This record gives sequence, structure tokens and C-alpha cells, in this order.
Amino acid sequence: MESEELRNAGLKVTTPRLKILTLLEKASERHMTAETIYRLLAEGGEVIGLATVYRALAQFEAAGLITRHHFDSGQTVYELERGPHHDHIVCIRCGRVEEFYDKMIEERQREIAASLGFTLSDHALTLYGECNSPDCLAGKG
Amino acid sequence: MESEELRNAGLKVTTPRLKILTLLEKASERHMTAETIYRLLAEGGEVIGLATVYRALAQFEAAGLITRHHFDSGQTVYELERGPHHDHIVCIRCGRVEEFYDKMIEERQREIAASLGFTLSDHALTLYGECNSPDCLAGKG
DNA sequence: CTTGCTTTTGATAATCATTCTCATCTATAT
DNA sequence: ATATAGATGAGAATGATTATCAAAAGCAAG
Ligand SMILES: [Zn+2]
Ligand SMILES: [Zn+2]
Ligand SMILES: [Zn+2]
Ligand SMILES: [Zn+2]
Repeated sequence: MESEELRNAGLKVTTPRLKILTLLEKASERHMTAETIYRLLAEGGEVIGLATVYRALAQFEAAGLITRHHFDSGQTVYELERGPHHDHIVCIRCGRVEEFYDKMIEERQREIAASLGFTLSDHALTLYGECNSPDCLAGKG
Repeated sequence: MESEELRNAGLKVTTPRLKILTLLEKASERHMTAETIYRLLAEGGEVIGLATVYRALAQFEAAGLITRHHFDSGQTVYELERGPHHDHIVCIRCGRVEEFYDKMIEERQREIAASLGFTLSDHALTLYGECNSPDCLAGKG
């Protein structure tokens, strides 16, 4: 249960934290901004201060429960840390986010870093393009 | 000369624009924030309004003269568009930025996008790690 | 080289996302 | 149930970026 996850992370079990963590686990979209999380909670009748949302997200990240991304929109996007590492492809028309993992790219990155004298600790790879989802294509002029 | 570049970009030739473009071409560091550009100019005796710096950078980008990046620091970094495409590796200790190009990774990206039904138009790849430059290592605790 | 029209500049206000402050409230251990 | 460290929420503060607008500068014509 979510209470366990919070306790394991060394965080007190509070209503706001439970609501936010639950939303991150249940929401249909896995990649959300703090504003979106705040709004979705409010729409669901759970009014939690925006500052509290930001605080909880920072704590969850420190505890390794979630990760943050900076897509080109500029705004920070959060997602639940679940399953193995992956990178992202974002539709520049409708904003849809898909995930992928490519062993070859991951390996090349390590080789490149080593060849440049860096000890690799992290990376951010995001592809941008237009997707072929029916909803997205429908919006075409 | 820089005047030509501005005219070709459809921009009037003005002193602030010339100074900014010249700095982008001459500075030892190719990747700079708007603030850094503003400060370097001011230190060189060329006081140009910060708003003008931001405006010029936006116009240069629209004209394809420069590109912008969002490294994990959050702040926007600008660099002169010169030579072929490349990606970046950033030292998380000293901030040094190196550039690299990997044909294999570029190709894989296109394949991945296609396999997910996306028409790839752009991408952002940044590696993070600790570099082995003497200056950087010296700062170690 | 002046005139006149258009664009640009710079100071500053406004905006946006995010963080901080602090008085009040709450989770947990006794 | 009580005490106490920690959490919350409202709103102020911050930092980066953009918008406003009067004054200044670029540019084409005469
Ligand atoms: Zn789409
Ligand atoms: Zn993801
Ligand atoms: Zn570069
Ligand atoms: Zn370094």
C-alpha cells in the first residue's frame, strides 16, 4: 500500500502525501507537471496546497520514488519510478509521451562518456516528432 | 562579417545585435545563459539591456543562427549554430560542456521514432557525469 | 545631410514556475 | 491523552523570462 512506500522512504504518512502518491499511481498519464497534479486532485475534490504538492514531489524524488524530466516545454514533468530505465518521445503537436528503451543507445553513451574522460552518472534523451494517434491527426488543419 | 549575418537573417544591423553576435562567436565558452552573455558584455564595457539580450537571442534562434538547450540546471543555454549537429556531455561538478556526435545513436533514434509511429523532427541528448579536467579534479574535497 | 517613418532599445512592470516563511495543525511515540 | 518534531496552507518572495511603452536609432527618400 502507499502508506508502506512512504514509511519506507522515511516520510510520515499524511493525507496530502497519500493523495499525491495515489494519483501518480492511478492517473492515466504517467508524466505530469506539479500544476497538473494539483488540478487533477482539486477536480477530484482533494484540495491540497500547491506548495505542498511541490514539497511532496521534491521529497518523493529524494527518496527515489519518482523522477523528474525537463522536456522542451520548459516545465518540469514528474513520473512515478516504476520498472526499468527508459527514455521518451514527445509529440510536438498533441503532447503525447511514449517511452522506449534501447540497449544499443545506452551502451554507446557509456562508451562515448568514457572516451571523453567522463564518468557517466546520468543522461537525458528525448525525441520530438509528430505522432500518428487518431486524436492527434484529427487536430490537423 | 556579422553585419551580413544579421542582414541575411532579415534583421536590422544594430549595435546591440552586433555586440551579442560577436560575443557568441568569440567567447571561449560556446554555451552560455542570457545572464552570462549580459554580464560578459557589461564586463567588457558594453552595457546592453537584459531585455535586449533576450530579444536578440530569440530573434537569432528564429533565424537559425543559434540553438537553445535545457540542461538539467533548468536555465536555458544558447550556443552559436556552427558546424554539424552534435549532442552534449556536461560535468556535474564543474559545469564544463563537451560536444560529441555519434552516427549510430542518430540512426537508432530515427528507427525508434519510426517504430513508434512518430515522424522525428528533433531530439535532445545530454549526458551527465564527472570530468577529469585538472581544474575540476582540483576542486575535489 | 536632413526628414520622416519604422523598428529597436532600455527601464521597468508583469508573468510564470517554483521556493520560502511562518503560524497553525497533525502524526507518532510515550 | 500529551508532548513534540514534523507537515500543511496561504501568501510572500524569488528567479528567469516576457511584455509595455516612451525615447532613441536605423534606413530610405529627397
Ligand atoms: Zn500527437
Ligand atoms: Zn517516462
Ligand atoms: Zn554545443
Ligand atoms: Zn568537471
